[in-house]
Amino acid sequence: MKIVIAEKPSVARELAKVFGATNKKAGYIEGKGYSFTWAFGHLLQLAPPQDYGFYGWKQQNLPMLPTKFKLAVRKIKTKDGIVEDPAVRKQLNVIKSLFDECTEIIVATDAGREGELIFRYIYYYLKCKKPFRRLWISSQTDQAIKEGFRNLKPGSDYDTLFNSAHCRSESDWLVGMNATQALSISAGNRAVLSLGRVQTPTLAMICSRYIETKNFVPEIFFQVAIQLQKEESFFRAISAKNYKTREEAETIMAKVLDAATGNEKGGLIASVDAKAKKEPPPLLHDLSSLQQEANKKKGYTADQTLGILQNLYESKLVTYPRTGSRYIGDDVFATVPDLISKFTDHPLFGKDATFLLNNKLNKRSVNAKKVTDHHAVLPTGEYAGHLSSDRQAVYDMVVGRMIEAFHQECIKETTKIIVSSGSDFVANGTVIQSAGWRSVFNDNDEEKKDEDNATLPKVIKGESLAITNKAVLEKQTKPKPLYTEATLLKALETCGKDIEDEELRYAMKESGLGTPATRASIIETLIKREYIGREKKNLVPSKKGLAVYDVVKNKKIAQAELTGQWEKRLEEIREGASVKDFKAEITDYTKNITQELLAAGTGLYNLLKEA
DNA sequence: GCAAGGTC
Repeated sequence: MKIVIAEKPSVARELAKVFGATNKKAGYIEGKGYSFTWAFGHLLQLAPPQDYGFYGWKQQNLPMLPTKFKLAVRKIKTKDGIVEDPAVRKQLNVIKSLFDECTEIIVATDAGREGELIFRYIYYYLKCKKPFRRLWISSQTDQAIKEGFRNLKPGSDYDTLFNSAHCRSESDWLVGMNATQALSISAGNRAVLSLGRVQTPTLAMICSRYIETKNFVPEIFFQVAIQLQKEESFFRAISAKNYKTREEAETIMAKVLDAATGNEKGGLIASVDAKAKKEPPPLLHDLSSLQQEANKKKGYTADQTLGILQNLYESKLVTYPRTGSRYIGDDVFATVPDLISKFTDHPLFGKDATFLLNNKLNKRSVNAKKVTDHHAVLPTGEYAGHLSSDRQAVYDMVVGRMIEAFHQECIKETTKIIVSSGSDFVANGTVIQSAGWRSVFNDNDEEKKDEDNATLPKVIKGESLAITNKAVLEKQTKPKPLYTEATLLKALETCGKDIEDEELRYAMKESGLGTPATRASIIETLIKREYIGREKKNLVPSKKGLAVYDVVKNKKIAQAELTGQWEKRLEEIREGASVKDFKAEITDYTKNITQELLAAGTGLYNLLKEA
């Protein structure tokens, strides 16, 4: 008998289905000479400090550097404190007895670093010695699964991948546990002041933006606006320059040739520049883009959206939610027309779904190379029935985005008119000529509305128009807005782009800070620690958060670059580089940061005492 | 009491 172990039940079920295994047992499915079982993500975690004899939070324990890390069954919080998760223990027992019976293990955890770690931690914890081979697929279509099983890889091919995953895991423990205790102890052990490779740079981003915004001194500037008339329609043009003083602007306004100055038609059209602009449809959603949209449109937190989406996934209405890819492969694309056909009667999207069935689908979101562990979020096409309003809203975002993504380009005409009347004035206009994908939700770019005349009348270069009104506008420069969950998620994904070193930027390009599965919980952690709070949609640091930021802001642990450096080294390890060197560096760094923080928390001591 | 990672 062979055992196939997947990362989660849904994948094990899919694999069993393809094999025709149907005998459902407790914790696995049996049939055709195979048993298909599963984990629930990480079943095992690195044991906490007390398991190595580091009791209490004491300076003399620091730095805590276990010579050999231990694994412990995942814990949950109950009213009786933190206990082993009984469901996890039960599943481990199932896996153990299957491992004992089998002749071979087929590893079908997700095709990535953490998937490898999930399996290896189980394998080593159970002290299993059975041979294993690796299934490496990135979509769960029948075709991909069959192909994957024909091409099982030797388990040892992924030893270096495990090494890199193992280093990631232990390094996060070493830096996080030690830094957290060091800062908490030096601040008087009054509260948990957690620090970590991901949460601390995230806190730093929120704090530095907050401080920047608070210290922002707006600059006042002036513009001159004129209103022009072309036959029955009016439009507005704004001075091409901004002016520092009202006097300057008034001087410019005085030169405008309007009716009051005796000019019937004093606005000369100096140029008309019309361009067709093609806007491709947006990509399909990954978790992060969906969380951003749900935060913008409905005000849901990242955590709420993840919960709702998980719920839809468990109801088999959407595909796997914790994906970081916005693409699908050709195998999934082949199922899209059928999927779209399920929505031709949909009250919101039916018209566009029907349109798509009769037209060539846009393939912008189809790229097998950009599908990583999972593909983009799609509806499954199962009948949805009645959903609660929040589930309906998120489901509609998934369905609507699918319709958009395969739709045609939106074609706009943008027009820039320069009017000369004493000085130069500019009018911008945008007209949608063919809505394409924009017909799905029918909402337009929010950003530009302010400055743009939606439509401009047809004018020709050289003609003169009457100026019917003029005014000086007082404006001020605005600070960057505080982070909302939507903009923070975006920043976590792309913080690599702010990094100057090219190699580090490359190392972070694929990952950013945190992962799709963890970003919501990072925000929740910062809130739980009372480092930040929510004010309307904004994320605002507390006094405590700002004080912690002040202590760590110039240290490596507060920089996103730290993740970039690690990712670069972890990738080298995956390619075969020494694990020992990296571990030595991490140990050194742990010692340094621990010493620094033990000496740094005195200011925090007073702040926490007051509170 | 603590990290970051995965998932119900």
